[in-house]
Amino acid sequence: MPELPEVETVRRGLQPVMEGALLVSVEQNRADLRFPFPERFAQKLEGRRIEALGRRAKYLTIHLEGGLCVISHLGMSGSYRIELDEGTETPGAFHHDRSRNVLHDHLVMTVERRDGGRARIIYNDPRRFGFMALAEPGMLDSHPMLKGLGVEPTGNALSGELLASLFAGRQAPLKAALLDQRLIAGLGNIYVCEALWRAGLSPLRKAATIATPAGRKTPRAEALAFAVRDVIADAIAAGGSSLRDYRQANGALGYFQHSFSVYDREGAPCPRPGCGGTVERVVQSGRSTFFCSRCQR
DNA sequence: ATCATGACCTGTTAGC
DNA sequence: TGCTAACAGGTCATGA
Repeated sequence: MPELPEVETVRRGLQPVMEGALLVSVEQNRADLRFPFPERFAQKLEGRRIEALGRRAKYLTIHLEGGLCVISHLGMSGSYRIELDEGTETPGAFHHDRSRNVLHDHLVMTVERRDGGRARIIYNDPRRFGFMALAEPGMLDSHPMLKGLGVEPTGNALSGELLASLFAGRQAPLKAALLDQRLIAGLGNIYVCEALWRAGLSPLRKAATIATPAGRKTPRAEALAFAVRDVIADAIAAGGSSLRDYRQANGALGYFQHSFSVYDREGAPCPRPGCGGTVERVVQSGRSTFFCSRCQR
């Protein structure tokens, strides 16, 4: 489900409720998601204060007092929601979101904030492709889930030069190279399709062809680096994309899906002014690619 | 090493 | 209306 912009939106939504709050109780409703929960996961969390919420690529990181860190990946269908204690009138009663299938509420964290208010942070994941792990103090960056990740596609780190050096010599299609989390970490199917359209590059082109043989930048590499950063920034600003059941932690819908140029728009006219092409769908490494073969070369 | 494919799991939707 | 097949935001293990 969520790519980097959605995870970042989740992080920002949870932050005001979780940061500085005490984990009063943690209820784990099954032994595993995609992988087993860590040993004594709930017990290790209970009684700890949450210092900060972070994000690395598509991973959410919950930093606890003492240095222990929860690593959470949302897979395809994972989501968090917040149920606030109504407080004074009906203590212990939580606002309930009926749009969710409670069957798939796999983890419920009850927190107490410094003002005394309580909230429940609920992780729901029908397909259970998500997972959670724990990193001991100081071991976050070297954790097996995070250590192999490539550069964040936000900010200036992702330059044309870097992209060219990463893709030089690669025979895989540009689409596959952009999805490779060891090179760039955080892009998924939607934003790769959108970035390639913005850059005017074909997803079918070999990755190596945006670099010189020596791995130096080309105008294509520059355009692609810009397009990736740009589409990610736009998507974060829009609160991510809401397809099917994705929502922000506060229940609001993201709205970047209204800005899709090609993703899930097979048969629609290419939105590039003057192009006149039609959005096509092809399958690459088992996944749908949407693009315009007229203006993406 | 690099690349493509199938597997993991449930829910929704398109098509007959 | 009801059934079935295809498809879905991701990653990992496998085999060529």
